[in-house]
Amino acid sequence: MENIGVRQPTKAELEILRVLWQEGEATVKTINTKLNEHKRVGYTTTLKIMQVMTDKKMLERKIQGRSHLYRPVFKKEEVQGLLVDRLLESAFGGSAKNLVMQALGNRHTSKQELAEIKAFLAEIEKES
Amino acid sequence: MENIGVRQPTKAELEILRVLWQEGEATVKTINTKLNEHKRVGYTTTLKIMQVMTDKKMLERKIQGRSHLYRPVFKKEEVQGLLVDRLLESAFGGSAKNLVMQALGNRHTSKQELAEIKAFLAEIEKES
DNA sequence: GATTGTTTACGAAAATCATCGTAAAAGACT
DNA sequence: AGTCTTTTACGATGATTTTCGTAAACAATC
Repeated sequence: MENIGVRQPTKAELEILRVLWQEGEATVKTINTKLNEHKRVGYTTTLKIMQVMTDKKMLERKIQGRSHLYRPVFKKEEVQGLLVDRLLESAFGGSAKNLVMQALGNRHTSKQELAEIKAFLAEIEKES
Repeated sequence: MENIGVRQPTKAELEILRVLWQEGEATVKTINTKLNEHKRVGYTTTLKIMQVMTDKKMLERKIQGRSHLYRPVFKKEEVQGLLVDRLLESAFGGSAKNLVMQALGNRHTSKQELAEIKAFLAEIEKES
């Protein structure tokens, strides 16, 4: 379809993206160190995935000294939106309502968050 | 590696599950015919995936005449819940609020649906 | 009982993903 | 120059997913 634009990241790619969204830009070493706070993964594994992501145009890089500085091409919200769209189509028959109910129904959500969601709903209703 | 409980279905598996959730139970032929309304896929391809799903305990089957009648082991809501959980953890840092806002923000949602979501929110708030 | 049509069984190929070993490049340090 | 360390490049391997060709089982019909 629209090959120009966001591509669906794999699980490992998404983990790298999450670090990059937080850091803005980073070296392989930084990313790999962060990833290893949660799970063991080899340096060259992280490097390889980031090289693949660069080939896929999900990341860009520039040379800094003798290492590369990577940064994400797409904003967090763009990718999240894509992932939600995919889930919506593939598992919820396109019904945002059902997805929202699943998301809220099966886990605890704080009063604070519920209030923010209500406010957001009010926003949407105003617009339409 | 044994599976206790619900397992994450692949893309192709999910398509089959969606038909089965609708039909209750069905033969390979029925499923394959349904799938081919939307995309071309060979009969033995569908059969193979369903056999794999049966090995994974995602489907059960019984013999009917000389064909097999398949049915899903897990309810739609269970699997949807799992998928939402995975997405929540992998892409939204566990924040249901962010996921909900993505789901509602980037697409049109009917007044009807918004009203139902509001009602659902009220339910949740009452419970807590 | 031979042929035909439908269905399941088996296995293999192709594609994608994840992981890592090894080599090469390059700067830093004697 | 030679050695050490850090980093990237390349290629291989294994796992999983998706797809399908071919064969076997079996019932219905000629």
